Amino acid sequence: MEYLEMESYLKAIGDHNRMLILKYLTAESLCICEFTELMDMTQPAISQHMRKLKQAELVTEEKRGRWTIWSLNIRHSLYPMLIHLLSLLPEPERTVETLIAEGKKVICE
Amino acid sequence: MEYLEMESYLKAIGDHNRMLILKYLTAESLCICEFTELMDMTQPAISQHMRKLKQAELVTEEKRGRWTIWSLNIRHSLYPMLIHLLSLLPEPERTVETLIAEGKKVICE
DNA sequence: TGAACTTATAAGTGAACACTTATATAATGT
DNA sequence: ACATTATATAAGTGTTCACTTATAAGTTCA
Repeated sequence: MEYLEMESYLKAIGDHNRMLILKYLTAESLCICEFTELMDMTQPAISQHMRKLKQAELVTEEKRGRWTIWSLNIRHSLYPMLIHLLSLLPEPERTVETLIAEGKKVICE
Repeated sequence: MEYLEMESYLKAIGDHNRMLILKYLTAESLCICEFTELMDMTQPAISQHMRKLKQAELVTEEKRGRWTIWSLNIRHSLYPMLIHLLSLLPEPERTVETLIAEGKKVICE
């Protein structure tokens, strides 16, 4: 891997909000509107973070109806390292279970 | 490890010139003036990169006479991951052997 | 068709970044 | 003391970054 490619990769991960997004994605795939509920961020902010993560090939997207469902790109060569790195971070306060309890979990179909 | 701490760490690594500095340091400790010979960067630029790396506790410094000798901080909890990450990067074109051949290797004593 | 909903994009803003040149600080050797 | 050497810091600059608000684009369903 070249230096500039590694730089792009590390810069994509190296933001606390994107790390939190990635942490959520280790548990399950989610859509933008769920992130906005989980993370106290505006929808455009989330969208722009997803674009960054996508450009670095850290995540993949799947359009389903009006939703875009985001997943970790398990095919990336540095995926195992990413998982290890994320395992060192604490679980977020708001979880997908919180969403379910509040009736805000979206079934995208 | 907290999210903001991980962010500082990744941001410190996430620059191609600092990755090159770290790559050099995996082989041996070096002083600023050697980096300026190896890397086609000005001395203040190198100094400022070292300060960043030091703040993130990726490197340690040892003053010896007029030189400051920099080393990887092998005590950092993420040191093994750093080594793995750097192992994925190609060896630099200019090496310490090049310096020796040119008579520019400094013996700091 | 049109309203509601989800997401993406555009434009603007203040802060951080990676450099530059100039200068200060500190140790060495004559 | 003075010149040389090695490094650190200061100030300035153009670029990138992470947001904001506003709006556009696309889907669903009445």
